Amino acid sequence: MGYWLLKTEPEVFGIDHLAKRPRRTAPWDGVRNYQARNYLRDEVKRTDQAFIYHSSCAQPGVAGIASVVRAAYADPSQFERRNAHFDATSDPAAPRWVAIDVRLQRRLKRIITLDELRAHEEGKLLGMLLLRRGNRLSVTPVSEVHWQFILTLE
DNA sequence: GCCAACGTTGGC
DNA sequence: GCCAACGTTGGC
Repeated sequence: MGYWLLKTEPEVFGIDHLAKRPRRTAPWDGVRNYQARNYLRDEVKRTDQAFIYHSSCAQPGVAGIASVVRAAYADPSQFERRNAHFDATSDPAAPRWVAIDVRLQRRLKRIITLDELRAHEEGKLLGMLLLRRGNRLSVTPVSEVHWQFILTLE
């Protein structure tokens, strides 16, 4: 079982949006960074678990848990001319970007804030990629130990 | 809105 | 292949 952290801006597409989708399921698309794409394409498996993390907002932190219900497939938005994530240089015969589908399992009882995570940066969460200085990746792996510890903070 | 950090682009 | 310029991310 793999564990992941998926960043999203709640004003664009956050946990509230996911909760309102049919079957609480939606594509996780629009990823346009190669390293994040490689995780999605090569390592994220169906049934893996993911923290939904809110960024660029008043209270950055982990908001909920989703499960991966579909592994990587070509992200349709790269070919949609009017889409913000349109990529004119991506070849339909060899699509550059991938999406996965995720289903909301549950919200956390409360947001576990970035501040709280940072409080354990030198301890239980040592080495967590999200906390690494300058990290901007929107898809990062989470170790099982870190995953379990974060849930004890809830 | 600021700005540090990092990724991407493109001239050479 | 180098690296300066530029764009994006994201906390604050």
